Amino acid sequence: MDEHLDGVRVRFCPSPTGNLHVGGVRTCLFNWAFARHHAGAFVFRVEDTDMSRDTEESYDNLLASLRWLRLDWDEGPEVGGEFGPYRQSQRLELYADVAASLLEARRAYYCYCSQQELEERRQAARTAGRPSGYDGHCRTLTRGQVTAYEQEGRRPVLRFRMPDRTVTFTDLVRGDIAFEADNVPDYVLVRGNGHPLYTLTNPVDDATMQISHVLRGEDLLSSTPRQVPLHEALVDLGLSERVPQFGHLPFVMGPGNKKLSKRDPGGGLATYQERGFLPEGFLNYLALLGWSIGGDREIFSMQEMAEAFDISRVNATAAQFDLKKCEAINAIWLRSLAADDLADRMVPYLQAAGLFGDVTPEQRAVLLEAAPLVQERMQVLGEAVEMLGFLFVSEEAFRIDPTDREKMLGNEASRVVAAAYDAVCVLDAWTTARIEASLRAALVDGLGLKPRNAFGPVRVAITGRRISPPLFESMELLGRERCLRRLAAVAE
RNA sequence: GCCCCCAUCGUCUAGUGGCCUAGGACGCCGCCCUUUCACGGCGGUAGCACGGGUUCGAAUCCCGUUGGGGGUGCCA
Repeated sequence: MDEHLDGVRVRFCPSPTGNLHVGGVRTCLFNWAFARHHAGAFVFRVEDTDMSRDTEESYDNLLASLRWLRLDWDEGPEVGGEFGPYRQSQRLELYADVAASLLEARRAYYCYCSQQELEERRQAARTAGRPSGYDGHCRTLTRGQVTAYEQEGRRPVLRFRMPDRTVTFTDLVRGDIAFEADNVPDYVLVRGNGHPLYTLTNPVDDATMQISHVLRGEDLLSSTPRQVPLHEALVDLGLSERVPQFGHLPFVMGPGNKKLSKRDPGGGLATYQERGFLPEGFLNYLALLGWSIGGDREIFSMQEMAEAFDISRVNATAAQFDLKKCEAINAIWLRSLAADDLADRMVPYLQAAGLFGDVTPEQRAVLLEAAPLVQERMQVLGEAVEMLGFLFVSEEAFRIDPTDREKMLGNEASRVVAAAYDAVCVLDAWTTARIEASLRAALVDGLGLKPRNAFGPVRVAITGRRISPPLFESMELLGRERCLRRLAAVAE
């Protein structure tokens, strides 16, 4: 059921480590769609408290990625907002204050157990068939015990004191979920060195930023019974108004049904950008992983998605990323582009391949003509390089693909190309129609060749490849002089 | 070990007790179109994990089994 909700505030809160992974993009998309659907706020927060792994480069990359995807945020880096700052590294004082309040209110306590002691007791619990979480050893320490530990030089961690009751919550995609107290141990909020952990910073920010709905990956499902009581404690302390609702989105799996990690090939967003996926197409595909717009429809814009998005219709089942289908969806979007738009979008890929630098008016004119010829032959923009390279490469650098030369340009073929040369060199108008007419007359009618045998060698001579845009149009675009030169190079 | 989540064609999904001899898409296979490759058109392949219930009736509800995934950190 799609309810109407007021005051929706959701967030996307990645940590800046390496390039954004596709699961993260999907999470971001669903949060964005949920916010837009309910006319709420989409908050972008950066969780950069892991100083050993976070980099400024990753941070810049993160912002660039969301901009490229056109998933716009209402609050966050570069746009501000009344609950900022939106980088956790700039909120350390807040976490220290909250930690102190929790300690004072006895909702958290110092734990002096060493890592080795913890490990030993964990193992013991395991072999005894009991849950292996923290055993509450330091929950009730006497003054003397504390003093003794301090004198040993132990630096305590701060642990949250879990209530002794079953924690329940209603997951927006999975329904009612319950965890018994024994299975949800007291957990660490602040390290021995004083650094706050995700376990503290994430709920504190959600609370202080007044987040209403937390939509995140299902890997966080088992940490939710820890966070709900913390949120309740924050409410009790007057630091928060309410406990947010939670919804856990299914994983995006890689090939072989293994969780897609950002280090897997195809796990990061960057490779899709580099290959030339359109943001529209990529997001459209991702939207299909765990959600459907209804009916038999698969192609829709992000605006349409936002209008239709209903969190209760999100699947609980993990979905496998299928590159083939992602490409197919992207191809549909590619074909829907206007010619000038497509031409503009191909430019960076042609530039990256070194085919040209700044686009000259002549190059742009050619590109504009060429765009419709390749539009239905590409799945990703990167393919423009192979498809159109022959138009922009210099005659000095022009090469025929060795395999294609061998297959298509034997002795017989040289004579065919020679005949083609003779046929077109006398043309007074260099147009697609005239080129086609003269070649058909000379090769098909004249030499009695089947069209595929007639035009194949010519195609390879002109474009350098067996696979190319339509031949006659390509020849018109290439121009008489360059065509003749390439035909002559192959002809006997 | 303990806890949690999940289960419809190879893959993504539609399906919320009768409209299901289970629909669509991608992939794959055939045919048509055709100057290559594509696009497009037509047709085909293939699935409710298993076992018990509940019900007049179950892909749909309940329980169990099996299988998959995740968590169990002074990572996030």
